[in-house]
Amino acid sequence: MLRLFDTVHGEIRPLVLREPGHLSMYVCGPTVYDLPHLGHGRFTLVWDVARRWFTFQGLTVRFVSNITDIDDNIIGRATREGTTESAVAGTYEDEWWKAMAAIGVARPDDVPHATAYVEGMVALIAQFLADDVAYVTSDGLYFDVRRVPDYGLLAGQPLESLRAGARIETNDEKRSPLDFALWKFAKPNEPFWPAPFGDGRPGWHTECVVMSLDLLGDGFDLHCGGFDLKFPHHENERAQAVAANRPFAQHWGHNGWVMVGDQKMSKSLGNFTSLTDMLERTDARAYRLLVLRSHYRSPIEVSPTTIADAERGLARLDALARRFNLPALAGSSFVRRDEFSFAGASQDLVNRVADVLDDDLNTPVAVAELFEALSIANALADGGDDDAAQSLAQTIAVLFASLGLAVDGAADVSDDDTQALVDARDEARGSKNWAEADRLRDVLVAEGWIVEDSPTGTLIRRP
RNA sequence: GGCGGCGUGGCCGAGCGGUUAGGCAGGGGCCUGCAAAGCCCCGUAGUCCGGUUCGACUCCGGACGCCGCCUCCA
Repeated sequence: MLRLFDTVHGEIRPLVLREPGHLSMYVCGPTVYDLPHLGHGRFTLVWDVARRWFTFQGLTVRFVSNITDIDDNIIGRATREGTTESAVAGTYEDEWWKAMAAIGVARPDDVPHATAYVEGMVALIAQFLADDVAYVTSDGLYFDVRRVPDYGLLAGQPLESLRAGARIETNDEKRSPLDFALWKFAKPNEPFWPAPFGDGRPGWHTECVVMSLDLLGDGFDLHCGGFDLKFPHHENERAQAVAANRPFAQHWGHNGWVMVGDQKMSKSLGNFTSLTDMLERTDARAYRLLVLRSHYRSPIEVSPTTIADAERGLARLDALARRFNLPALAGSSFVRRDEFSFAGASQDLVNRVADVLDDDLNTPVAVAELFEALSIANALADGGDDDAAQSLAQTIAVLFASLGLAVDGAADVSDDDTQALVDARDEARGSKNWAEADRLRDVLVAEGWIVEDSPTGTLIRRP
């Protein structure tokens, strides 16, 4: 039984599926107007891990995540750069998928684009207008939040107290400060779509409700995103579904953010590191391991120190993979529990890991279990119990793969000259010519290799 | 102002009312021709003040500090 924290109820609850064995989940995706930053990396990793784990446990998961390809920021960038909105969106969507591939985040089953759903949004807004849930102002159409009696459910507070805290309102045409734009009328030279109530473009909150319901249907299972989307974005999606009389997400999941020092990383604070930059100097798997080592609802500290820490841990996993010749299992495809058979200590490990992951995706405890098992596997091999060690090591690789982390025991390729040095060193060692063997090792080290002795001779790899 | 979260050892980061989290870094040892990798052992905790309890890092209350949402934001 899978359990997951649900924001509406504020507690961990069973994930009740609309259709047993099938999980429908929607994750709010990026607005493509700039390079993805570490915060995007975190939310995509968190929900990729969830998707993979649910799949491992036997569920058929339909994973939908959108691309917002029309928005004020995109228009702003296109104007500044003298190009078109679709060019900006195209450029940064490409960057997005490149970064996703690099961190091993699997492609969603469906990737709806906002611009492909405008017709559906127009229809919904027209219905709101007819029902007097929407109203027209000089710059667009707004949603009247007072028409939704339980507005504020996801925020955990009623409309009145939200309103009390609302900051200075610049638009006094709005009926309530919390009313949000459904549709923005096009200003000169802005892109627009035709609509009976005036040409323009959709507001951000409307696209996700239309796309999620269109692809996943009424009452889909799980809707996810960063904590900062809880309110107002997710609340506004939900409010529209309520107003449209459509059952919406049954379970809401929100992940914690990336901290820089003691501040949230965000675009508006300007304190972000782009994912693209980080990947240039880090093994992407280290970021996944870093994410796995804290709970998905907690903030994580991403700094050169914490990344280096994760890289060292990763090196131990790779050393295990080398020692036991483990296959790299994770990648674009998923692993499933029923593809493997486990016994003895391996079965116990799977059970322990499954217990904690099934309970609100407790990845830090799962990782702790796996590192403990890693020591045991090495100790078994040191003691000559090769079969037990191999089985346990294999299971560790499978379980990490179930979370999308590929252990990598592959030797780094070297050229013929390097191989000649390796061969010469083995020869020198064979004849106990230690001085020559050490000299050759120094040469290899000077060329940037890590040199290790093994029963089969000299092994070299890159740091 | 409203709502929510957090404060753990040098750093990161969990669980748990009493029994080892885990990782990284550090110290000692084993293995190794020497290293590396690996294994074993070790230390340093729970912001502060009260309360409940036989016993609290873990529950309750308070204080202090920090963060976030209420505005675009993953």
